Amino acid sequence: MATPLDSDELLNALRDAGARITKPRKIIIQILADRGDEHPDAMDIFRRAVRQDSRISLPTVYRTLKMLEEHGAIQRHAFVDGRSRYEPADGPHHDHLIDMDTGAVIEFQSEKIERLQEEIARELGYEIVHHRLELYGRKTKV
Amino acid sequence: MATPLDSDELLNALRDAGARITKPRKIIIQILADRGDEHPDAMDIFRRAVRQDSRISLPTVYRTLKMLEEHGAIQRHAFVDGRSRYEPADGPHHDHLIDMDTGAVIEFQSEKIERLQEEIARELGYEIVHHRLELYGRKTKV
DNA sequence: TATGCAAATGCAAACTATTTGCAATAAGAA
DNA sequence: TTCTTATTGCAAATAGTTTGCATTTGCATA
Repeated sequence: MATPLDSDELLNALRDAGARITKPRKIIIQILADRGDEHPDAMDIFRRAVRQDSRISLPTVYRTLKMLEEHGAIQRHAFVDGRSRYEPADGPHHDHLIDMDTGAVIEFQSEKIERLQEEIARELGYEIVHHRLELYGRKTKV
Repeated sequence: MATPLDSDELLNALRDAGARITKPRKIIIQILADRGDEHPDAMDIFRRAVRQDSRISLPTVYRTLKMLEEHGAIQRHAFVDGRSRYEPADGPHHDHLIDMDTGAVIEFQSEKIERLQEEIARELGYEIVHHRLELYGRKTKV
């Protein structure tokens, strides 16, 4: 499971970058930390942020997300729908198994797969920065 | 690597869909079939198509790609750069390594990883229907 | 605690990738 | 060859994201 992330880690990422801790940034970070297992996109985050402070603007959301991403504090995913979705980058890496019938998302980890991936990348002359593995499957009949 | 695909398969996908085989479509399909190991985006395809017939328009490229995708003849990938990239959908399964600096996409295959994935799914009580593995990395310094 | 200045904000407008409306054109069945 | 309708090219629309700029605000310093 994704480890519960307290917003302090994200705030520290900003501080380490020499950035100011502003009110909009605090709100955005709180939203990222509070997310359940979802992968919100910029608009999701913006809508939630506006509920806490109606003055927050979408560009600020994007700017904050970009900053956090550049400092490795959150991760950006691209799905086929064209939007970018974000999730905190802390905790041990995990992958996803998606139940094609129910849509349930099961997180899992495999040290072996992680190692194999690094090996493959090394053979190709690369160093992995991050990866994404999604399995789509159905429950086996008993 | 993706098996060499003759354009007839793609043309048939259109015919099966009851679509007309027009000059622009022939050119676009030829480009898809001829691509090397690249994963061209719509603009790449458009630029090459224009070289063969300067009247071809970008919307036609998009419309043709969408049609081929809907009929499973090509596959659309979304990487973090925001653009969609396409490749013929035939051939053995392979995964992708994305060069974070250049955006280059390298295909690879690993029987071991495929097996590990199935094993993991089985342990979780699932059967894999398909999967997606993307490695994001940087060239290792020499 | 008050002050000053650079960093961050909000707004509007720009940009990029992709899609759509519509009149003109062309595929292909008859 | 003719006719019908799918497809095209153009221009304009849309969606997601980024940027320029004047104003505001965090926070280091006094």
